[in-house]
Amino acid sequence: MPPDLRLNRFLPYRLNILSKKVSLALATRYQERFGLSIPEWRVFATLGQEQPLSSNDIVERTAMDKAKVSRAVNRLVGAGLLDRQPHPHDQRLLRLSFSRKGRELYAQVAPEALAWEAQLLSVLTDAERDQLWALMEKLEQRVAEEIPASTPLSDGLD
Amino acid sequence: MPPDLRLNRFLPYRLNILSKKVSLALATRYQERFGLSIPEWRVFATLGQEQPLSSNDIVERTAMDKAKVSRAVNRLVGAGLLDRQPHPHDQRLLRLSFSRKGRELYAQVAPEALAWEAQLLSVLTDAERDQLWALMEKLEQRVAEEIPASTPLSDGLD
DNA sequence: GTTTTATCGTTTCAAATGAAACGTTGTAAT
DNA sequence: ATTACAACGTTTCATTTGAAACGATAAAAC
Repeated sequence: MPPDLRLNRFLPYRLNILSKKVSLALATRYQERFGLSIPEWRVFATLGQEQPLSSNDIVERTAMDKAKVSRAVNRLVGAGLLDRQPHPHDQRLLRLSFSRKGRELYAQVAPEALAWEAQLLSVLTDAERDQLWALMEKLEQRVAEEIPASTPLSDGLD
Repeated sequence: MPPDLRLNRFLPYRLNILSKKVSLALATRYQERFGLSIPEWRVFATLGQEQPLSSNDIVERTAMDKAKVSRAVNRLVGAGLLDRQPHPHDQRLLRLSFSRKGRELYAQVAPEALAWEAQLLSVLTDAERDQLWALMEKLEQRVAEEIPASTPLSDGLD
């Protein structure tokens, strides 16, 4: 009597595949066009939301581990896209922000990312989009209860 | 004029985080309780669906690359959970199937995985679950159009 | 004020990853 | 038949990974 575990109706499995496909499709874009790796893009996009941010702020917002953030930040600084300054009141913290060049790149990248997403979401009606957000919200909240807070989430493509 | 890219309403980003959380929560379970790594679990669960399967069948069904499948299969065979036999008509193919021990483990693991999923999905009504599947289906189909078929999808937790 | 204790970011190092090369076997072309 | 070509699974190797150790700074305890 085989237990009825059908993988293509098993949420973790399907969610993983969908997430990977979406990530890969998008990543291909900004890798080829802007030379940004996945971790770099994530750090970059996060800074697009709010500035300045410390490395640790980015760790919290992106669910990446701090070693990865550190490396991505270094590459971005090296590429002249970010400014890294010491925090005035706490020498342990970094104040990360876009450089002029970074700001310019962001102005290019962000609209493209949005356009790409819009294209993807175009298969859904407005109502369906709202549903999707609501459903994901519920699931995320539920699953968060099982994870000891502040567990670093390992990688995957984005 | 900053482009309006809000990360927490950006589908690739949220999908990735949700997927990682779900994967991590589940992975923690079967790692601790059954000693299965993520790739191992995936191969194992895939064989739970259908047997026998070649390594390549598993590659197709799981979207893992073949090196990873090869390694996971080796560990599972080494652990005595799988039988690996040469295909009678095509010496290139492997016929992978559960060993007695593997079958017994599966009988333990599968119900737990299902129970865990049920617990996760308990925050949704039946109607919402149907919606979720439908929405994911649409998105996956849409995004698949952008990916050159047979591109191997990189990893993430499951 | 001195001594823990905690936090931030980097670095180290062993393990995992995946693209490409490989050996082997099967298939198609001639 | 022989020769090209393709498919399967393993192995190699350079890169990426993340857990843990680390140095430096700040906060808390005493």
